[in-house]
Amino acid sequence: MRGEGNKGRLILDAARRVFAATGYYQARVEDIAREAGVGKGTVYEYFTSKEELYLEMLLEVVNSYVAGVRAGLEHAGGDIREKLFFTGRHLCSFLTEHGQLARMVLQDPGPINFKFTDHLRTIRRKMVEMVAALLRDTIPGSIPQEEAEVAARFFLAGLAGVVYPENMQTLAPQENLRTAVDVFVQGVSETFGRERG
Amino acid sequence: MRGEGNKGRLILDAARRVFAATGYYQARVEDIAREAGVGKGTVYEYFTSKEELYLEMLLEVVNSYVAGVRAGLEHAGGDIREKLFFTGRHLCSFLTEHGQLARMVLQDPGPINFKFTDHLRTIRRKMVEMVAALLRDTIPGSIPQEEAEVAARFFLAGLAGVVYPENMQTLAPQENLRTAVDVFVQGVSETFGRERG
Amino acid sequence: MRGEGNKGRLILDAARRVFAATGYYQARVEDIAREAGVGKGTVYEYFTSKEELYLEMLLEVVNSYVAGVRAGLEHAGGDIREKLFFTGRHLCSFLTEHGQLARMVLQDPGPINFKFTDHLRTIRRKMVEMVAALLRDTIPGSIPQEEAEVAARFFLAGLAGVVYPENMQTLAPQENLRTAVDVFVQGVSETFGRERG
Amino acid sequence: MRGEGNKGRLILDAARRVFAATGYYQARVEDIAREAGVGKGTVYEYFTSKEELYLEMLLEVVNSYVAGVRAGLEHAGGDIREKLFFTGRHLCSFLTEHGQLARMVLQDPGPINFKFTDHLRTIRRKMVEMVAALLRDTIPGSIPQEEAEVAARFFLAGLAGVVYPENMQTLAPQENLRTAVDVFVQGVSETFGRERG
DNA sequence: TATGAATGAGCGTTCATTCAT
DNA sequence: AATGAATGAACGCTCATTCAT
Repeated sequence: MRGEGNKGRLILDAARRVFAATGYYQARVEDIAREAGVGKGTVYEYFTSKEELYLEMLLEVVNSYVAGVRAGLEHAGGDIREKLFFTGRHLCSFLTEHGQLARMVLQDPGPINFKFTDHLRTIRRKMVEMVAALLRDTIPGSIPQEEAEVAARFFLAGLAGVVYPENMQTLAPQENLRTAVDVFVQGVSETFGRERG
Repeated sequence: MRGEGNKGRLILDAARRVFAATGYYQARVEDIAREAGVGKGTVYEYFTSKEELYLEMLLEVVNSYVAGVRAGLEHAGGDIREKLFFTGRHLCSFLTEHGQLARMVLQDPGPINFKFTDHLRTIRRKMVEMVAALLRDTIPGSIPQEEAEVAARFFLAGLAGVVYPENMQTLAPQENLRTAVDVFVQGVSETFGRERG
Repeated sequence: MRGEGNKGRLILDAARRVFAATGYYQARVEDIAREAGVGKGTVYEYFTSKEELYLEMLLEVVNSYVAGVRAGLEHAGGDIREKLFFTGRHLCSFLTEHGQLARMVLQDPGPINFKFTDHLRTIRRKMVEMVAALLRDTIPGSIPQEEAEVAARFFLAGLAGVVYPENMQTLAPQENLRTAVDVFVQGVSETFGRERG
Repeated sequence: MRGEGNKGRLILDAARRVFAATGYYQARVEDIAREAGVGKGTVYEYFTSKEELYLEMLLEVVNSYVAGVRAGLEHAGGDIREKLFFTGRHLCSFLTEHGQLARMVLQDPGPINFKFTDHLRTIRRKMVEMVAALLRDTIPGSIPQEEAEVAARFFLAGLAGVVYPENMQTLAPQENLRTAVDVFVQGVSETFGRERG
């Protein structure tokens, strides 16, 4: 993005909505421009290409995701259950808000985003480490680093399955989250909190 | 697909490889034809459109996924750990083999596949029910149906996070799987196997 | 056409129906083959190309048209009115039967048929001459050759306007024909049958 | 057509020339664009499809035809011969200018133009009525409406046969026209101007 | 001889990008 | 800076023609 003017902001927001609604290839630059209320050419004043616009937009989304997870994990005064629950809460609203885009962030972004893959990998790894650290710091007993990371991956990916919008019809998402967090924390505690057989 | 002749098979296989490598929109019909070793027009002798080819290919992939999960869950003579472990093994090789496509199956297929969404939803639900039934039948204590399903979702989605190829550099995938299954089974047992606080 | 076997006949007939129904470009060789009850490749055993098939078919149609007009004009025992009336009757059924094709014959065949244009021109000229001869032989008074030909052209083209299927809703075509022939014969008689002012 | 800007005009004119020269199916959109001196994509800025472009172009041609016929029939101060003569003059230059297209207008447009058929039918009917009215208003004696229309059809179609460019080598077109109009007017006068036998 | 599976040239259309205003 | 008219590369699909059987 060239400047941080008002127009650039409008375009990024419009891009997020349009890309989220239809995916990268279905979205036309003209649609985004119209959604932003600017001319088609203006998009190219702020971004060098459709791809760059997409990547910049995705970066913002990813950053907001990371910030949310971090906020959840650092949720002041909570025990581990509370922290993980808040993390899930964030994930839930993130999925609700960003739909299609969220999938790209949580999983691989697909081949569209080769240039983004490394960054996403880094992001995911950082979050895994955060959760792993939480587990090792909080759960009684000593959890090997690698196994803590496996558990963290399991948790973060599992959360997405639980809070997926399509799954939230029978139970309130809160209830789903409580259950998942309980199972996970219990499981980690039991598995690593005592001598393992 | 028109017939089950040799060419149709070649084209489907080529389509799987090309779509997996580049995604739906990037894949050109001509690429698929070349990969299959046939002419461009031949593709249209067997499939009415690029979209139909894609959907038909995806259906095969989904079916192989379901068959593998089912085989894992019914793994003869194993206890629940063993069954879930084998399920994870299948998932692991599935992800390794089908790359990009696997994501579409495991998560939402995105807007390309609107026509497929319902089928995928059904598939995922069926698998959740299978895992939930296994939990209720195997874990001592009584687990409410809805919570069993939440746990099942958590497990299936979590597995994918653990066995993702990109995550399999430090630990052997087998080890990752063992850990995740242990955590999960312990967690469910502890959470539902006794009075819940 | 290579031989005069049964298949060749079937294909020509099918070609006439299909071309008449949809026009040259819309007709697919496969449609014609199916209509003829033969394989697609067989068409190419009898005709070297779609275009050749079309031209041979059109030649047949043109010949039958010419034969009909000639038969009408030579209608034994009739006076000029009767002869022209029978000519019109033939034209009428020709238009009804061959629809789209008839237009190509009566008017220019268009650029599709460059190779045919000369032949069609010859055909039309021949018919003009036949009618012109009839006029000069039958109408009292002396009609200059060139003006007889103009009148003949006027008559042949005018007929088509009168017997066009779309125009045959109010009056029986017979009545239309009678009127047109009357007007024409009266006109020629009056114009050329006496001293012209 | 989107606007009435310069480019749209250029494209329509180019389309008329190219379609007239080669017919609908042979004409490539790229040819039309080149003929108009614009890029291929520009055509689609002004017309939604090749078909729409064709139809819009044809509409213009038809309108100019109708206007010319009307002008001829209303030719101030002329008697009926003069009016019909001027109508023929217009038809003649129309055929000369628009070649292949003219045929589509004068006769059925063929299956390409299904959507246009109704409009063309209406146009032709309107012109038949105009000529029929002229006959009934001008020729002494009472001509039944239906027979006046038949005569009008005969005249309009016959004219085309007379003024066809290919026929204009021996006699000056003017002469042809005079002859045809004379024959026709004499014919109608004699046939309807007195008691009919 | 007869067939239809296989082919690829050809074309209509889309849309990211450019550039004159 | 802002615009949108103009552009043409790219691609899905059709169908006349070929050829192995």
